[in-house]
Order: sequence, then C-alpha cells, then structure tokens
Amino acid sequence: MTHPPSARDRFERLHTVLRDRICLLDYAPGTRLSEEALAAEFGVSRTPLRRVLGRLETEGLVQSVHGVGTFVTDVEIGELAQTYQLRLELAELAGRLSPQPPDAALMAEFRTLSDRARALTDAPDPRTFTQLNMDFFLARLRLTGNEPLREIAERLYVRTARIWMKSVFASRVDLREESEIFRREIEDILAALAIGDFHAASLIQRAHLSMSFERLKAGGRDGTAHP
Amino acid sequence: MTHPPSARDRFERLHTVLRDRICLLDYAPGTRLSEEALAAEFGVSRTPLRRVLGRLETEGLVQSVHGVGTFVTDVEIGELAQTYQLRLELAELAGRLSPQPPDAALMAEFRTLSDRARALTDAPDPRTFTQLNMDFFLARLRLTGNEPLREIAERLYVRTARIWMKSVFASRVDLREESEIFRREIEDILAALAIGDFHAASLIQRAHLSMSFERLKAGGRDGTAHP
DNA sequence: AGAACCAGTGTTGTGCACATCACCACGGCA
DNA sequence: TGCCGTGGTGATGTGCACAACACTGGTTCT
Repeated sequence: MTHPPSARDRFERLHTVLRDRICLLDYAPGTRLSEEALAAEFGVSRTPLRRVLGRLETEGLVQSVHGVGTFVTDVEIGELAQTYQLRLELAELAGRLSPQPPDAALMAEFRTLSDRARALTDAPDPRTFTQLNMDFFLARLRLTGNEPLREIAERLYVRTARIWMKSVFASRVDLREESEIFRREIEDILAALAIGDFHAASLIQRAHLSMSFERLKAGGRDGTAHP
Repeated sequence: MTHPPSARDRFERLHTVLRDRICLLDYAPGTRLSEEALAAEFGVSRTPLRRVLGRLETEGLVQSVHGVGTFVTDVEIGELAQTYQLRLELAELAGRLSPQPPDAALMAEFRTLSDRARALTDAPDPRTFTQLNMDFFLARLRLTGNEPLREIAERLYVRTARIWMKSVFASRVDLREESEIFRREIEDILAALAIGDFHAASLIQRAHLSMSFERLKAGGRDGTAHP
C-alpha cells in the first residue's frame, strides 16, 4: 500500500516538473506562465502553485511582476560568465572536499550513462543530450559527500543549463560534435573512477566545463549563427 | 516624496527581520513561530507571511510540519563541519575570482568596523559581537565582483551564524578572547587592503574562519562548559 | 490494568473572492 | 495632429474561511 502524496511531495513534484520544462526549453525564455492555467493543468489551486513559482523565482528561473505576469527569465552568455567561473571552482572542490568512493550501483549507473552517450552520438538530439547531461551531472555529484556543495552545485547547474540548449537551437554549436565530446568526457571520467582517482575525475570535469563554456562564447561571438 | 512600499519591499523587510531574529537567537532553536501571531505583529495576513516562512525554510532556518507548527531549526557543530569546510574554500575564492578594489566609501566602512571592534573589546556583548560580525562579513563580500559567489557565501554564512552565539550563551567560548581575536582579524585585513593585497586579505579571512571553527569544536568537546 | 479508540483542539495547507497594480486602447481637448 | 487623461481588462498580491493533519486527553472495551 502506498501513502497518498503529502503536501511536500506535491510541491516537490510540481517544482521538478516546471524546472525541467524551463531547463529543456519547453518554456522558452520570455514565456509568460499563467498561474491559473498551470493550476488547472495540475489540478490544484493557485495557492500551492504560487509557492512553486516563488521558489523558481529565488532560483532565478522565473520573475514575477505584480499586475503583469510571471515570465521565464532569459539567459545571456555574458552575464553567466561569473556563474561558470564559480562552477569551475566548485567542480574541482567536489573532488577535494570529502570525496565519496562510488559504490557498485553508482558505477553501474555511470556505465549506463556511458552507453546512453554512445547511443546519443549515433542519433544526436538536443533534448536527449540535455537530459543525459543533467543525469550525468547528478550522478557525478554523488561522488562528493559534502551536502552543501552538492546543493549549491545543482543550483548553479540549473541556472546555466539553458544556455547550452539555446545555443543548439540557434545553431551556434554543432550538436554532433558536442555529442562526441560529451561521450569522450564520460568515458574519461569513467576510466578515472575505475582506477579510483577521484581528483583526476574532477579535474577532467573541470576542464570539459571550461572548454564547453569557451565553445559557447566562441559560437556567440562569430557570425556563423544562422537564424 | 517616498514611494509606498511595494509587495517585494514588504517581503524583503519581513524576511530580513525574521532572519536576523533567528540569527541573533531572539528565537532560540526549537521555538515555534506562530503564523497568526507574526502576521498580527506585522499587520499583514498569513498569506504573505507564509511566503517569508517558506523562503526561510529553503534557507534551512525553519521547518514547517503540517498540523504541528513551524519551528526554528537547531544547529549542531557536527553537521556544520561540511558547511564550514565549504565556507573556507569560498572565502579564498572570493579573493581569487574577480577581486573588486574597495572604493573610498568601502574603505571608510572598514575603518568604522575597526572602530566598532575596538569598542567591542572594551565592552564585550554577544549580540553586539554578532551584529558586528555580520556587518563585517557583508562588507568583505563587496570585495568580490562575482555575484553568484556573494549570494552563496551569504547563504552559508546565515546557516552557520547561530552556532557561534549558541556557544557563547553556553559559555563554551570566551567572549572577551573572541572579541580580541576578531579585532585583530579586522585590523589585519584592513592592513592587507590598505596595501592592495586582496588575496592576502582573503587568506587571512580563511585562516581566521578555520581557527574559529576549531575553537568552536574544542569548546564543544571538552568539559569546560558550565550550564 | 492495559490498550485501542475517539472526539477535541490547535496548527499548517488549500481554495476562492477580492484588492491592487500595470498595460492598452479609446476619446476629449488644445 | 499630438497629448494627456481615463476607463477597461487581465495579471499578480492579499485576506479570509475552510480542509487536512497531528497531538492530547479521556473513555471504553477486553
């Protein structure tokens, strides 16, 4: 017998659903989110839904303006530079601060992720890529035992997740090339984990994150974008 | 002519007031916060007040339980070890990531803080100490231009602020000694800033934070505490 | 005697109606 | 024609009543 979902469960569920929709660009930046429509969709009233929107606002994913509406925030590569810089440092910290040896289940999950990455290179797809990227990020976070660090890293990740997918849709990055690079990244980290070198794994992660950001910046600067 | 306070202003104000009350131990850990009583005190209804409590909950300062109440969370030195470890690293990062040279106003503020610290050593008082500590922390944060880092550092600071005052009330740390150490810390950092060595300033900060945590741990472990 | 049950009371969570605010389109006026 | 004022419309913010829930004390059955 399963318990009926508590208020906290419903809140978490709504929060995750809306957060994923924003990160996956189901709601493009600038989209207005109707409280009433969302409340109707999830079968609740505006009150609990507004709590979720409030949390999304503190996370920087939406912004509410009295009398106008709540809108999905936009992300610019320029204003995310500081966030990326911080994410770089946190990625390395995750390897230094209370590293957590992966158990068998986690190693199996990494191998599954590796398989999914290989499948992705055969059939590149922006949405699948982003999903896989998020799952991989969460799995890698489990390698650190520092809970506050996990929490903060996830927060920052969510804040920057959209810029990549936005660049894909604007054809500012090459999806096939990115998929190939990502596949190699996973395999490299898997190799580091296999021999127990957690610090190396975090350094690889940091390096790839840095390069990914550089490619994003380069794609935004030159004129290769086709509208 | 001043504008009437907007909804966001009211929210920020309530949030700050309640947060400070919790950090200053006006509300001791375990205290139940009555939504109705607080709403009456601030002249609003429960609805906007609940938004503030919700944010305090995501910040880890209170915890709401359906049908029971919302309680001020307790803090234990043990479970804060990871948070302190992270704060150490962030303190150093603040000096490395986009350091911001202090303008004349900020330097003046630091000198004011130094004066306040000297006055504190003459008349030690837990509440004054904590207030000064918080003001100093916020001023020091303005030395980094990395906004996400500032936001996160402040979050973590708020989460750990209470453990110190709790130790003072339990006589596990010597207030006079702590005041003297804190005065020296401010003067050291002021000296580093005066010659433009921001990295040194962050290292001093990191060292003092580390030592402060060690003293807290030592005070909690041995049997010198008088109830 | 002990345990299970059951109202009673007080709390947080939810639904709903209304207040407040911002935008827009229309119209009066110089 | 251009501009200011003004009401209409639809959004978020607020107040209030009720639902859902947890705890407590007493009561009843075994």
